[in-house]
Amino acid sequence: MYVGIMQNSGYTIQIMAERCGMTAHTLRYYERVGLIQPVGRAHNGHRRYSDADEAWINFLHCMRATNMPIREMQRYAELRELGDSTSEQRRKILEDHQAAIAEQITQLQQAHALLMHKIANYKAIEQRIRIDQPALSEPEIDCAIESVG
Amino acid sequence: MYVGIMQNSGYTIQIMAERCGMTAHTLRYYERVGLIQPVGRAHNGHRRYSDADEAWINFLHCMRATNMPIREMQRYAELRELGDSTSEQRRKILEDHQAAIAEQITQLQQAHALLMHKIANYKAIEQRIRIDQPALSEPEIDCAIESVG
DNA sequence: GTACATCTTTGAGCGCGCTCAAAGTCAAGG
DNA sequence: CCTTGACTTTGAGCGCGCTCAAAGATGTAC
Repeated sequence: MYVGIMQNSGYTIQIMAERCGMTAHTLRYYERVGLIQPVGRAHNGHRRYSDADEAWINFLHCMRATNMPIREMQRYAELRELGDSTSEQRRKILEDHQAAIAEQITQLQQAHALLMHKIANYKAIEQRIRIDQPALSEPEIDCAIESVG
Repeated sequence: MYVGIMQNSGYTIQIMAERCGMTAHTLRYYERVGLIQPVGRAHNGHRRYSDADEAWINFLHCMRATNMPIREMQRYAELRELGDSTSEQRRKILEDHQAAIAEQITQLQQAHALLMHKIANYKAIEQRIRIDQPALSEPEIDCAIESVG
């Protein structure tokens, strides 16, 4: 039996899922694993999400979308429950993740540049085929990052 | 019994794994699922990787590192085996992946900016704690991407 | 000769992050 | 009253990408 706050106002789980770009399944899962604190309920036991919940869920979504592991998000969520005294630990988590993001961006940018080259190479090959000189086509260049950077 | 080319020169699987920043397990797995064509063997049946293999493996590594699914890499590898006539299809795959990379970069950059704000906010909270005015501390801001712009 | 390292194969197992199935509750509509 | 639909819970299942275990072959060192 649920003994928390009863509130018939707020977003339903479906609405919340749509607003945050995730599924109701995922919202329940996040609550189960402690990423979201037990949320308010309507008189019939159905979840009702507040705007504060939405802000937090959007934050979670943003962290997941940038490949923060669930475990680390759990750690962060736990610290958050403990209040301001955990500020430094939480900040460290965010700083670490920010660094991880920076690395990811670097990787992606290198790959993006590599693809520019390969795509240009394909266009050249197609052009050669188009003017009917297949005998002149070179072997494909499978250049890796280091041959680009 | 293997009946391919016997070559005692080339890189061993361990060396290749180190050079490409992956494990020998993964190299065998990639060969099993068709991402890598059957590679040369020494007289004792051990794999021997060539420089051309290395270039291709580095490319695979780069695509995986930027979240191209194995399935799509398989599709690309198959087309590659079919020669120049598949150039356009392969180019499309690369262009699609390049677009996916661009989207990822955007997401990551937004998250990076969001973390800048949140980290600054944490520093402010810590500063307030340090000068012993905990009563003035505001509730944490869990601002999401949209509140960052 | 015999240990040891390094490789081989095949199939199974695992960690992650959902995703779904089953069975049940409740409120509204016809 | 009965159906419909949106929700609830719990536990199981799944897709992905490895990762490993087991059993065996081979080459080198002592």
